[in-house]
Amino acid sequence: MLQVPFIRENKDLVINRLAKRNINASDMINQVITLDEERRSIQAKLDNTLAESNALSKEIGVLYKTGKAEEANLLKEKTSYLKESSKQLNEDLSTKASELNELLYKIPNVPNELVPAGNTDEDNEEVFKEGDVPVLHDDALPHWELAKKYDIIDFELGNKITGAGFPVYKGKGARLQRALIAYFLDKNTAAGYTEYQLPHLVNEASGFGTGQLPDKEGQMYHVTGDNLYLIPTAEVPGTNIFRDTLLNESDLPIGITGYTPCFRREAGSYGAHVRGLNRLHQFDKVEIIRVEHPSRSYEALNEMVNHIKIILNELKLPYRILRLCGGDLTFASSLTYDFEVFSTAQNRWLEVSSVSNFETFQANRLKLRFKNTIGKNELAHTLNGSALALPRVLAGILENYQTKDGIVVPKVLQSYTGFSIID
RNA sequence: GGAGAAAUGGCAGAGUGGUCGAAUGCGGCAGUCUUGAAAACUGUUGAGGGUCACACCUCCGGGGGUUCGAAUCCCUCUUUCUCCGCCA
Repeated sequence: MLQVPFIRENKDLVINRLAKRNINASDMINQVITLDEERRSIQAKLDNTLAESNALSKEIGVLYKTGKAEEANLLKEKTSYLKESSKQLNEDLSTKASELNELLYKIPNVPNELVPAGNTDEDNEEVFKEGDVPVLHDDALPHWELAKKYDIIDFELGNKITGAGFPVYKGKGARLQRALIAYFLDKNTAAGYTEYQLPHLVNEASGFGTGQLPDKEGQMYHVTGDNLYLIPTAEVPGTNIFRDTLLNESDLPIGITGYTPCFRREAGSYGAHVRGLNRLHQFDKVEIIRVEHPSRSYEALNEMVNHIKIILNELKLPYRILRLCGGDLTFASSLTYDFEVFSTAQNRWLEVSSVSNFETFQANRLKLRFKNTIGKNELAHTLNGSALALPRVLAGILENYQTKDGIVVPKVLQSYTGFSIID
């Protein structure tokens, strides 16, 4: 969520930038400022009332000690009125505070100046493109056909065991999947990220900390018996490591990486664009997360982008990088780059990574701060990105590396798979 | 799952109704001494809000209650430890 003092001091900028998301925020922003003023004035009244009653209580204590019980009883009567009014003020305060918060939860992050205005993915800006699209033989197949032909992913079996969107990887398919995970983790740790194994279920407070709750509750699987949620991404447990944390400036930057399965309910649409591995209820992902000093978070974002470039270059997959427009930007992000791999047999681009700078938007909710050099607590910047999401990388490999003799395993993965062709 | 104990500042650990935001020790910081360091000694040292700065308010695991007044009493939740049971 946005910081109220920032809104107060940069009202026009906030409204203008939010317009890039096609949001007319001026009413909301004005209301935030009004509610905050009201909240602070109630707070001041409450403080005064409490100060008065604290002073009286102290006096009563002294009177009792010196044996002046009658005078004490006289003062006690006075306090009942103070009690009444502080109770009332307290209620007013929490009403006002929750009104303000509810409004703040509805306001998305302020887009960075680089973010192009726009509504749909048509308006995303292609900023980079690399790799040659392979020329495939005439009988080239989409990955779901390849999966069946080589018996490496069984979608029907997943239907039987669980339901649609829970594929079963087997044999060389399973091994290739494991190879990718190991390869990604190795690349990430070599780049300085610390490897974590994180819980796959999180509590309400964590869901709230990264913003999945309260609004996007329906996107997560909810284990009602224990009131826990299956993670939709490692971002949730990974970023919540830092919930309610006060760091030293010297602790920054922090970089972590982790592999987790990801669970998404994503109320189902069906059709060719979600076939096979394109969209699943359970999939694997290796995530990178960074906590940065505000002064260098955009430098960090570029480092993350370059890191993912290197991985895709090594895998020799054709890809492009998009700078997301305001309409496509996720709620919490200020600036996002999407990586898309070209899937030759489907003749379309598949999103394999999304790298974002959230600036202080997440940190504010998380209460993730650091003590700066002049001893003041300051919100840190958080960033995260996929490095990388497995299924669509796998789809890209299967489709782009298919030959008449089988699917060739990308060179960098061969030491991990132990085989060089799937046939 | 059953029985019991506990949760206090960076850490350890006192505090069972009234100047307690909290003794003491360790650690941290500053100083004295020293060529320098160590040791010793002296001082200082929680967080958030608020203010130009003070004042003032809040915080002793979370939430609620009793009381003029709660770290301290009551209820409830969570977590940790010990014992028993079960178990990869």
